[in-house]
Amino acid sequence: MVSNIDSSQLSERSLYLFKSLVEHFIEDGMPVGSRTLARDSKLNLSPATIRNVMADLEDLGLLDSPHISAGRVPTAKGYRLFVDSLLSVDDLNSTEVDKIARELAPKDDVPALMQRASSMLSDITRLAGVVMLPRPEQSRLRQIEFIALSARRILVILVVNEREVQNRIINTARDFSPSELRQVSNYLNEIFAGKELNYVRATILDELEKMKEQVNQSMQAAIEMAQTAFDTATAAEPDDDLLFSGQTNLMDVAQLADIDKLKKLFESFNHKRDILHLLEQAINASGIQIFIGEESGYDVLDNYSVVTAPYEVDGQILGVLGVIGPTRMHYERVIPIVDITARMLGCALNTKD
Amino acid sequence: MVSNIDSSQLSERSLYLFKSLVEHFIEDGMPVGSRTLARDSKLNLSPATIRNVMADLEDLGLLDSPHISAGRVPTAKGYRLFVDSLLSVDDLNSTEVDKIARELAPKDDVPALMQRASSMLSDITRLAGVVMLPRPEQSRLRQIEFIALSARRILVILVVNEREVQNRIINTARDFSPSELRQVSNYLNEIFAGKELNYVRATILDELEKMKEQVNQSMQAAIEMAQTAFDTATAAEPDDDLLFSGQTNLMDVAQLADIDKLKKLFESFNHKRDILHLLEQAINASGIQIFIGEESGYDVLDNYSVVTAPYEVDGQILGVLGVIGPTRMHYERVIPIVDITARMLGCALNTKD
DNA sequence: ATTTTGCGCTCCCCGCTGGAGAGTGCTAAA
DNA sequence: TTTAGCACTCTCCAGCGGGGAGCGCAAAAT
Repeated sequence: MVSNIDSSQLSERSLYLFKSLVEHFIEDGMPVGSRTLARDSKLNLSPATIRNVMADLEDLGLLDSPHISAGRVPTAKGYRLFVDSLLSVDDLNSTEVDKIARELAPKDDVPALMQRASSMLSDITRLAGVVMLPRPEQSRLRQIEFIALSARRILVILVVNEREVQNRIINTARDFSPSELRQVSNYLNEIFAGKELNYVRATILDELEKMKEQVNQSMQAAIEMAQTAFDTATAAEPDDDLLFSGQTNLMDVAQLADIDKLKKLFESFNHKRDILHLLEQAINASGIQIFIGEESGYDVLDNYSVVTAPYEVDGQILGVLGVIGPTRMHYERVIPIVDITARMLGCALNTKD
Repeated sequence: MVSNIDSSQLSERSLYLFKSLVEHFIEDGMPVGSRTLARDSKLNLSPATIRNVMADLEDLGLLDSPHISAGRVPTAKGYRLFVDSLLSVDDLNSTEVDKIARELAPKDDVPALMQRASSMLSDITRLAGVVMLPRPEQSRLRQIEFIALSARRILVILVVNEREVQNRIINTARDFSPSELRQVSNYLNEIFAGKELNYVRATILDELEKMKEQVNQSMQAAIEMAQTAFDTATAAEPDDDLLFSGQTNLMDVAQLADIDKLKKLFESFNHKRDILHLLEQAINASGIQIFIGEESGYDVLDNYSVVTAPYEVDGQILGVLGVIGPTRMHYERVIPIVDITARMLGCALNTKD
């Protein structure tokens, strides 16, 4: 990327005018001319002076004009300067905070919670919301139980990460008695509780080898059976890890010509790949992250921005959530909403009484 | 609805011309004039004659003209006549049949299969696909188990209908010992196994009353606890029973003015309610069902048609699938695709052991 | 040195006009 | 019953011109 502009490189006045211009443009989406800016800014300057300033800002690559006799429009670089140095973030209305808190009360299971987080983001911002599910790499086995459904059909229950429950039904080669099943689950709980699922899956065979002589043969068969349960269990569907909502909000302002672009964006929501990569970039940089337009490297996002924040429990980052909208979104409102939602989601996931 | 037109009420020639007109309009979406129709139809008629015929057809409510000097366009009633009596359905290309068969090979679990059916429908037709999941009306409780996760947190496991497993975590007012939990589950399994979930939920309180003196007090508390499990459990998520895909396909032809309508349609995909009701109508009428435009009673579907077919196993209808697209879709292609997909989905569900 | 005024210029937008094209309905002739 | 002829309606588009917004530049003002 070409050199970004540092706010110290510009005069107070230029920055002020630039900021007003961006705010103005965000407000009504039309190129802003010197006249309007002269009228609306408190500085008593003539349009001509402002024109000079604007010409400078254009030279710096912060502004652009659609054609020679239109007003100016912020470039991606301009937005970058704006959000990094100029933006004054709103305080959130307390009723909104309440609403978020209420929606994210940890009343039910994790997927539903995530879904609510996503749709809440889109509801409040009137843009598209996205939530990356907690990465299953960090899935720690808490407890495993077996329930006999019938001869040779066994229900395996994995409790993962305190709240999450996975079920698998497996068919076995021979019958297992309830006491056998209890033995196996006791044994597995003892050695694997607290371990990562992937680790369990990888080492369960080794363990089996190690204790070949220690336990009786029926146990061995049982543990082999348990292994198949882990094999299927850990294969968590890897395309179900992004939850979008409110995509239709993006159709509101869509210019007629934009519809093609919007279609491409929607398709990228479906394939998930691009957006997923983008969010993965955000997972490490803690705190609010803002991707502006094509700057992100994904040209489906041309003219769209993504505001993200990671959510964490005990300082451990679990995933990322955020909002997707036109570059000219109200960052000063969106940013605190994304921020607080991430925090509250972390809290909701934390309360593991 | 106003009287539909029976094909016997019209002359051979009128029908032929009407059919060509509809086909023509479906092909390129522009009002069809007498001139074009005269040129393209094999009958050697002058435009004037055709104009007379068209005027008659308009009087019958089969055609409409956008303005006085444009060609004619089929009305909903016109499409109805077209699909009911005039349509000659394509034979499916065998490579397409193969593709469908391959995609719907019963290689994995039911939800994934349904998802594939939906996206396949949208891929092949280049329209939006929708699949209604099998309705769980007959939810019979098979087995209930409790697992203590920690003091005062209990995992409730409901096995329903042989294959389906539901989990709920509930927080309890006091501790329960493993043996207490086992007692409760034994008791509940004894009296409720094989009963419908709704029945269980409705009568569990009565049962509790009945045996107040028979069992000790700790049991009572335990059963009260179990009741809350049923309350949440039976509230099976009723919004997760439609799978859409390929919505973006509908953005292809979208006229500029249509974008607002399209947004409403997309929103109805999200709320699911309307579409769900529509598909429920189709569940009883066995065989292909076609809803045309606002005729369906849902005005979000104005200018859109829905082609549905129920899928069944052993003569038992499990659900409905279909395709949503503009009224001017290629019915002769879409219908056999929907038809065969429904059949093959039935097969795939059948061969699951 | 900075700001303002004044001026000429560019470009978009909008409304008007007029002609071409498509299509219709009607009537009279075949 | 069909066709030919004709007047009429309506859309679409291109061209034109004025008004307006906005710009840059240069000279004057502060």
